[in-house]
Amino acid sequence: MSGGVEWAIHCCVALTSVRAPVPATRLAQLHDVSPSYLAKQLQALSRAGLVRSVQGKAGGYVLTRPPEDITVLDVVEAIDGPDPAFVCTEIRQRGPLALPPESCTGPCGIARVMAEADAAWRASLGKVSLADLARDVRTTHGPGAFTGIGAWLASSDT
Amino acid sequence: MSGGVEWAIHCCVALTSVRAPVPATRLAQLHDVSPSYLAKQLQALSRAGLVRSVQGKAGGYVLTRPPEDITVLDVVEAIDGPDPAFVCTEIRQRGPLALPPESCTGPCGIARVMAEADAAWRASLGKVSLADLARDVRTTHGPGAFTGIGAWLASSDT
DNA sequence: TCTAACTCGGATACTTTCTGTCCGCGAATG
DNA sequence: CATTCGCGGACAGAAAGTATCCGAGTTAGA
Repeated sequence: MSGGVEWAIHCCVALTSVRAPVPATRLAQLHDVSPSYLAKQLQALSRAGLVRSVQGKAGGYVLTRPPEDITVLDVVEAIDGPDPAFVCTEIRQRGPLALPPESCTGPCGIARVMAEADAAWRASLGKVSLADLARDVRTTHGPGAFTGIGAWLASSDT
Repeated sequence: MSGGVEWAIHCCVALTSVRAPVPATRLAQLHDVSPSYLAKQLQALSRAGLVRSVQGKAGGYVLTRPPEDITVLDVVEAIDGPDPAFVCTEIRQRGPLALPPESCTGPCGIARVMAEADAAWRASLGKVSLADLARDVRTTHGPGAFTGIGAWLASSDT
């Protein structure tokens, strides 16, 4: 899985604490990561419709939907793409003992198993929303930690 | 996911139909894939202990365990490695608002969600054995298709 | 209205992983 | 004991992932 997924999720959780646009540069220095590369991930989130980009002097990124309506799966698919990890190349129809096409109407057993595992993985990620993650931060590190992030993003401190 | 996983699983299912060693070259021409590259995958299976390599003139690969005791997860982990796809880099402990280490005893919420999804994925793959896949081939394409593979592997036909 | 500063967005190099290939070592057979 | 065959790890090429830069567009303020 792409490493930028972690950055993107952290940014989305951070965006939960504010309603004003936050520039990519500021999110980068909050997490101490490469601003240029983080910008690319945020562009992917924008293309997927999870965040809305606001240009101009006071521009930045804002969540398009309430945190309860954005799941971790949404973010992962926005960054890594919606395609499943496993792709069946129909090996059964190749080689000297290739099976006839009329015998291969549905996907092969291996592809079915992989698809089922992929569905279970996606279902697990789809159960958790950004609101759940934000709540977890509050209960684990105290309410002050979360509101502090929102205040810092809105301010101009270093 | 590595594309060679598909080849490896097909080979393991094919090995279910025989008890004598099968050379990598023969498995390659059965599936019409690169012999050199398939050899690499089989070496990984050998290191993982799923197959046993027999050298010499009548050498090849054999399954070390009965097909019921080898799951799809075993093969996937042998090829792609046992490490989970997501790795937490502890972003929460970086940047100007870094959380203190004493507040970060357990894994963060994001890592937990990812680990849970990964566990669900592995659990789904662990439920299916090579025997199940072989049975599926028999019921889908008829018993003759499967025994035909075993006969072809044992023979020297092209 | 005009200027100016700040933002995103896509096009551009570099690194790591994955894919594919090769030849040498060891073992079993006759 | 020589020969033949197959495995094993070491060697290039391709693809994806990682990191970066500068230009287009927009908004805020003078």
